[in-house]
Amino acid sequence: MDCKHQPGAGWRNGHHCHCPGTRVERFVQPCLLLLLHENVSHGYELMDRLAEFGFDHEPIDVGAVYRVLRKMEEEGWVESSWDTTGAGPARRCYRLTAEGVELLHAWAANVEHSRRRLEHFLNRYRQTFPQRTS
Amino acid sequence: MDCKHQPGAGWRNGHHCHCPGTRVERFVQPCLLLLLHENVSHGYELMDRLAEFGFDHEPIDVGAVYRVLRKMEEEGWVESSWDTTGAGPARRCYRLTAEGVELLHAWAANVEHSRRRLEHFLNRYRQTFPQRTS
DNA sequence: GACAGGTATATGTATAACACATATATAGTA
DNA sequence: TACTATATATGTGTTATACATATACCTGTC
Repeated sequence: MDCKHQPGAGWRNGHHCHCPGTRVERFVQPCLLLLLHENVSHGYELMDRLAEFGFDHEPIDVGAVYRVLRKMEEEGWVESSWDTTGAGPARRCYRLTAEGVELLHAWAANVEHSRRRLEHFLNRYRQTFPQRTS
Repeated sequence: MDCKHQPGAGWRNGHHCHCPGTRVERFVQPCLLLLLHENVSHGYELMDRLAEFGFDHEPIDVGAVYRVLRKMEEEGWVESSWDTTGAGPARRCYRLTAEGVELLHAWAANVEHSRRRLEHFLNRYRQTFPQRTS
């Protein structure tokens, strides 16, 4: 690898960097659902809180977060209202719906399945390359 | 959830099913790299072997496997040659290059990172919903 | 009062990944 | 002959992603 990019850097956009992406794609969605279950919140704040889920070393796509939130509202998984209290621009505050909670549970089962799959890969990889086991 | 689909079933194609997909997208690529490190093989056989990585319950996209293999050859991570021995149609046999092995190592680090992220999500989810912990 | 910087939401766009369908060919077997 | 398994490949519409840009509000400061 002749590339010092953080994993996930834009290798698909003609940068000729072939580092594999780190994204468990659409993983931002279950994270948002879980965060919103914990607290009513708005996009800008959620972006900070997403860092706790391991999005800290790859810069978050701001646009994606807002789009995912709007999409989830379209689907009825969250609801929003404007919060004009406090300083600064108005915040679109999201809260989870009952359907959103159901989706969160479905996601959890799903993430568990994915986790097992990654673990299987890693076990097999380490068996093949024991010297690389950290 | 009013949907009995296996996770990963085509919810994006107008089926109006909102089950989250299971795909750790592009995960098929590191699996192919690892499989090819273990054995020289061809697409049709690799599809069977992918089942060992947890692609068994979601039907594999045949086209995707062949396309990923060709793409990887373009990039120089694998090389192929026709195998006309044995019965049946000719098989395009792939083997890993040195660069492919390097990519595999990069992927492994990456998958480990993803696994940690999923684990963090699950820990946090289980903390919130202890009664759902299996 | 102008202006910089932090907060906050939103859209534009090109490319890549994806799901699903379809096409083609070889060879064994019922 | 028809059917099935093996094997590779392409077509196509939709979604996801990365990165850029636009807009607006508010506070502090020069």
